[in-house]
Amino acid sequence: MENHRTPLDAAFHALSDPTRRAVISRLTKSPAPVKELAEPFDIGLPAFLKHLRVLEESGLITTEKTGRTRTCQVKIGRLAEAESWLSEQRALWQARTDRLADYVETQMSRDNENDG
Amino acid sequence: MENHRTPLDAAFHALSDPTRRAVISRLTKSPAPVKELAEPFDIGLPAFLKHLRVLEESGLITTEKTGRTRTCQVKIGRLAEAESWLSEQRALWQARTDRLADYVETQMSRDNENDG
DNA sequence: GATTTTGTTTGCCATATGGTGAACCTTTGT
DNA sequence: ACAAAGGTTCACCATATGGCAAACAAAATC
Repeated sequence: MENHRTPLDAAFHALSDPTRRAVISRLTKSPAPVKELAEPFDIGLPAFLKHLRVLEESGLITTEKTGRTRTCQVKIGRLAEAESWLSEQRALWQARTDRLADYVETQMSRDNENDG
Repeated sequence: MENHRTPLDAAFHALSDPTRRAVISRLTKSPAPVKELAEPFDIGLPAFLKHLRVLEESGLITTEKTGRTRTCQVKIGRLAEAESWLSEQRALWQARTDRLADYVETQMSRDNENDG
């Protein structure tokens, strides 16, 4: 498997697959065993387990085996980190956009003064 | 290249690479030409252009060529979509966690009544 | 104790990813 | 006209990804 350098790399990579996003979506509602999670998807268990491992290694879920069933649940921290990164980027973009709007407005005022 | 089914697939995939996230981070501050964007990274231009194309095809940036230089800028919509998905998931998780806390609290009240 | 259920491991495969160097094309500067 | 700057395309390579089928384990059920 790929050597994902940072947690964000791994998290975004994990989220880039629709099957894995669907699993996360399902798990936000309640923890669930592997079989139930795999049921909606038209792939074999081995392939599905790979997805689960990607999710677990990315820190987006935790799993625990009791008896013969493995129960999975969302680990919200990693999800929040990804969200934070995005919101930070949007904030930076917004700040610049606002400054730009200010500048344009200032220029328009000056134009009006020069008109008068 | 991979056939990314949905915009979210493409966006998260694009964000899973540190080079590409760094480019986004840089571009939130202001638009920039390819050469300037590529400068901090220790890879060849061809490799860097591949990253840019991934970003552009994911809808996270737009690029426009004027003369011999290509200028890139963030397209905030796609970033916001990814953020929304994450925030939605966190909200669902939170809702369940709150219900759970309520339930536990209710049970504790009942226990106290039975004690009295 | 035999059978089902629920995972797990192992090989295997086709395709995608992320990098390289070399050649090439426009546009801009001298 | 020529050279340099800024991208772009091409052929190529190693590794990762996402899937499969088959064999295997361990727990729960009959």
